[in-house]
Amino acid sequence: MHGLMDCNNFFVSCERVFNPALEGKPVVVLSNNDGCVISRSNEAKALGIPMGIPVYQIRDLVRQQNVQVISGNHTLYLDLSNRVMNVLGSEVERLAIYSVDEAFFDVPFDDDEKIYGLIAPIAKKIKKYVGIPVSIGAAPSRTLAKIASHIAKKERVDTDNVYLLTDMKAVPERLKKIPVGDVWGIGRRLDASLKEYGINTAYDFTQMSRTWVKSQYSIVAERTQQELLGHDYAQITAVTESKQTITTSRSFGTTVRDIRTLSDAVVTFASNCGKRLRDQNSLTGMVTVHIRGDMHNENMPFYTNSCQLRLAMPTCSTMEIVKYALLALRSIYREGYGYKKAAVTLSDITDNRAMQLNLFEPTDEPRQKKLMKAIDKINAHCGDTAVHLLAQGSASTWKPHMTYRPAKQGPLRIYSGMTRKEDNND
DNA sequence: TCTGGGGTCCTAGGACCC
DNA sequence: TCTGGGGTCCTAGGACCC
Repeated sequence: MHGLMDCNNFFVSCERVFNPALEGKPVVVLSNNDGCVISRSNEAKALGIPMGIPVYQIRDLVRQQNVQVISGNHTLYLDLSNRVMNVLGSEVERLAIYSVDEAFFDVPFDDDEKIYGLIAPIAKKIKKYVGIPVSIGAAPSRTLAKIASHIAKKERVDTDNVYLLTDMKAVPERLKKIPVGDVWGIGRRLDASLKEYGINTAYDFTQMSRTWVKSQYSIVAERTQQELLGHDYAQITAVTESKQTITTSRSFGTTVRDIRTLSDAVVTFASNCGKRLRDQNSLTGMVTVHIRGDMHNENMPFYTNSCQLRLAMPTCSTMEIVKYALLALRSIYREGYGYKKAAVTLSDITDNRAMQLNLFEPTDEPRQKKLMKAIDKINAHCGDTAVHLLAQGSASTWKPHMTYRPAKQGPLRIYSGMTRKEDNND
């Protein structure tokens, strides 16, 4: 059996951990640059605020209903995510972190009572120790476990936030109530196509012939269908510890025109990528830089381009990465256009240890590695940009808007085994 | 004024090889 | 006039996820 833990309204819940006054109120958290709504409290959902809506489109509603609007703080969310995963990881086997607020794990029983005995205390424990409310589902496949946790979130809020979808005789009745587009793995396109065939619910989908699904759509759709029928398709893949691509991209707070400011942003993004590359102990063989104008401004000519460069040698040195990123940027930058976004992506990522066997290449790698290690260490202690490349100047006009951060944003307090209410007495 | 960021997997098609 | 068949590898782009 598979278990799935899912944090409820995760970013909003994080904000509430540090500001309990937000409890019971409609709250939304915004994406970078204060663009879109990316997390909503139940109260905000009840007001009809959809996921992903640009915030300016709900300005009236925000004012009328006194919706609390907060600029996202992803460092904070990652920290709380780690704490949630630590608690969960101490209770279950084979934890597979799927996203910042979700994780699958092994449930080594078939018996409902035993399963319940395992997972119900976990939800309580996470709430108690970290302050984040979570929902947990269990089922024979991951796709069904997702549905189970979804039911837990919607229907069990005031009880225990846990739901089991283990009895395959009872599953079809459940699936009849679930729109096919809500199933994990069925996106907008597939949903629209299925509806044309009169397939509206998850149950309808399970009734189609397997070969038809595969030939009409794909092997992915077929797998999803089989998972809904209770067949477990979770690959026994070892949990991939390292990313295969690493991207840093941001929309700018203002329109950027000059290459100096653009370079500043690209150096910052490349440095960020380099840090994350070293954190997972990898090397990159390919650097891509992407720049784009403003799609939404009809008064300005639109230009977008990208350039991918293969490195002479795989590296984890920020200086090497920056060097190639700037080369790439210069090759695609065009004067006379306005830019709203840039991105740096590292790909062709390999394990650092494989590289160290290559003794015969004349390279500066060992020295650069030591330097990077030292810089990372200093930055870990003194703040992320205590030591940075000079090219990453002080030109900050590209930096995104962050209008809705609470004024008081002190350093993270360390919680160790206390409940949230006690913590927030100060 | 104003529309996020970071991933994975699959597939089709081209280059190349024998 | 006419131009194989089968395979691998790589890449770009689409669909999907949170």
